[in-house]
Amino acid sequence: MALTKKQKEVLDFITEYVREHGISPTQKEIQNHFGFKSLGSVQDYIKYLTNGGYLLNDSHSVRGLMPATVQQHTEEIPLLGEIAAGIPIEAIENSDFISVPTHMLGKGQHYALRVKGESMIEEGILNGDIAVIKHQTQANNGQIVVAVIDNETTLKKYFKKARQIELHPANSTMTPIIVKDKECEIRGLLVGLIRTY
Amino acid sequence: MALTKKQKEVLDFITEYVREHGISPTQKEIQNHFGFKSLGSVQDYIKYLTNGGYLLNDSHSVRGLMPATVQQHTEEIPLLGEIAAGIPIEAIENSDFISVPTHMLGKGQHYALRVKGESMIEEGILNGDIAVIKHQTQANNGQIVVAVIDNETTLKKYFKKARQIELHPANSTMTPIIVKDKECEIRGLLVGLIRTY
DNA sequence: AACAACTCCGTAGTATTTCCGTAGTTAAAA
DNA sequence: TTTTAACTACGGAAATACTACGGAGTTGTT
Repeated sequence: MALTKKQKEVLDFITEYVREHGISPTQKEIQNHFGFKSLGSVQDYIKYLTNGGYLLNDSHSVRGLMPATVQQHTEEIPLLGEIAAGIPIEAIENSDFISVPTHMLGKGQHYALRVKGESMIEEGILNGDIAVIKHQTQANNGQIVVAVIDNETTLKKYFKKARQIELHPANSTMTPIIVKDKECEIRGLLVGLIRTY
Repeated sequence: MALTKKQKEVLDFITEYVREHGISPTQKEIQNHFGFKSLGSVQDYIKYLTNGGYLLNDSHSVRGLMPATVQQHTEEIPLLGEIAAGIPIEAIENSDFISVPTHMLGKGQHYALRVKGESMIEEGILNGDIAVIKHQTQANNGQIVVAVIDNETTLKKYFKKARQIELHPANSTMTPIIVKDKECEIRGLLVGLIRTY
């Protein structure tokens, strides 16, 4: 069942109101916003939207409207531990969760790691920052990845060359790590960063 | 079950009180805060909120109220525009919203700005990053602030000296801005950073 | 043209919310 | 134990908010 333009406007108004105020508008507020002379008009829209499943109406309760599609703007992902700490990711059991804005997340599995050390400082990634990682085992040149080498987890820029893989730190005092294909396992791709002061 | 405006105000008051003091307010404190002439009014609210599952009431115990914290892990704050773009913040009307993890936010009003330029690159703040700002007009030395100078909004490190205010960029190719007290207006303090790759 | 769906109005009726006051119970303090 | 502070339990009254329902104009479809 499709919505008409006006019906969508009403639904949007309610949704927006709820998002801003945390509670639904009264029918009278809807009436005033759209300039209706009668509450009946509002009732009709509520009836349509409710029947169509776009709106939930807790009958007889004041401010009892609720948009059925509560848009999720954030998502909880596991904070698996610290990176560049020499601990394989899987080893960490006590997983906290952290909420991140969904616009950071695409498809697939995501997790977070707290950055340890200064190795990516020239990319604006500081000690203590939280890195949001998308789980994947492949990467393109130049991307920042989570990689495991010799049982150590590390965050570096990835470059695949003809005979070797290079993991570049973004810190001029440090040198790239160069390994054979087999010795480097990619665990994920950096997709976001969260810092708190 | 939905909350009315007043019910939400009462719940918010209790929640805020608990967050500040660590213990719940007495019913009398609630009564005074809202100016009720009768404790019965407070009781009614407690009854509604408890029935709706918004509040836990350890019956017959003093200060026994507890918000059934539907823990908000994120909050929506307005994304007011770009910083260091020469546009006074207030001028921007079309305010988007962005959700940020609540652990970034303390008390007070917050908003977000998209960082433009490289002036804070050595602090790990890159072009395009979203800066989460707490609104305030004072700052301590060394803090990163949003300041307005000559109608330009900018993000810099703040240092107050005896006769002048210095705003330091974190970029060795740029020089500090030095102005008299009156010419610099602080608009907020950097409390968080969000980056998407 | 006939029909259905949508939009809007107005009135009357019902339910809920809000607030008050008084009396009683429980828990902590003196 | 006595006292005091804090919480609980009604009942009632006014204000506010919601529901029901009938009707009328408009638009689009068959």
